[in-house]
Amino acid sequence: MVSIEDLVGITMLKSSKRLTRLITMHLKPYNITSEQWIVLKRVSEADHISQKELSQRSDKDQATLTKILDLLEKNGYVSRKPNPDDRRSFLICISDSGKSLKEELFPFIEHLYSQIISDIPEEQMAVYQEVLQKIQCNIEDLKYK
Amino acid sequence: MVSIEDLVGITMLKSSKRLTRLITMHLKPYNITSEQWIVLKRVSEADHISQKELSQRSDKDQATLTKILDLLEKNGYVSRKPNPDDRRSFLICISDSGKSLKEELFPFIEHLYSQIISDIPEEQMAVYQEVLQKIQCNIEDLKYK
DNA sequence: AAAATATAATTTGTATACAAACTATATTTA
DNA sequence: TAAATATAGTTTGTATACAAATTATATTTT
Repeated sequence: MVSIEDLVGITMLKSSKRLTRLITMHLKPYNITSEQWIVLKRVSEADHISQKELSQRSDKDQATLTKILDLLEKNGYVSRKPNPDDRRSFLICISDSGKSLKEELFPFIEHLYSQIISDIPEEQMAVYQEVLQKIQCNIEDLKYK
Repeated sequence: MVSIEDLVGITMLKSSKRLTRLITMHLKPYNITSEQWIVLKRVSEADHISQKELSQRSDKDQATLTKILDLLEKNGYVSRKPNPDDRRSFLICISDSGKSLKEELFPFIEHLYSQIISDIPEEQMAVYQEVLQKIQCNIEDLKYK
């Protein structure tokens, strides 16, 4: 008797773990982790973005984002600038080397992903995404019970 | 222009994060995390199991499993017994309180999961699972390139 | 205007994941 | 049989996620 948890949940958790590990592995030569990459990408999409906004767009909580930005800043890919409109806030800016890295990695990651989904029919991908959205909605509803 | 990464990867990562968070939140009254629960469940399915086997069945690396078992053992749910056939190895055993907790939580978690997938047609769930399997296979193939 | 409340970012603490290193032990090779 | 190699589990170190607490600042309420 296989539980719903095993059928639905564990499969997803396993896949996302493997995905993260694979991306991180391929990013290793660039000395950046998959999570840092996501953040860098989001900064490149919206330069001079507040950390609050960035944490939403990258789906990371403020505490975690602070640590990731620390590392990206240490490596010279981003910088924090005081927000002139709000002294509690910083604006995160991408550096030239950050831009270069993003330009280099974007096609690389996209190609990797195209391989990850190769041989999967588009209709199936559409269903998969629809199911994930429904799961997320249901999770959202269950959060307040 | 939405990237494949955003369409395929980020959606999955988001969902699995929310899933883990939801399960952990609902398990909080029981003073056990979602990851510890998975391990407890696996021990209950195969009492006297080696850590090596357990790490495979729970999809956790040895180092992480050691820490989780430390916590479960501290809370009295499992115990380590030397393996008579191999002095490098322990057999993980479930305690009576571990069994009780598993019996209590199993239906609770199943019910939660049934809510998480409520309103999703079975055919869609089947496609979703098929896609996840394909993704995992593709990831496996890409691991060695 | 002052007080109360909310908020941005950071810090602290716990848990988890992963990689590398380690030690005792088992297995394989020569 | 001895040496070489592999392995079970643990430890150490880095990164990430999350919750709670904190401080300076902004916003809302009185």
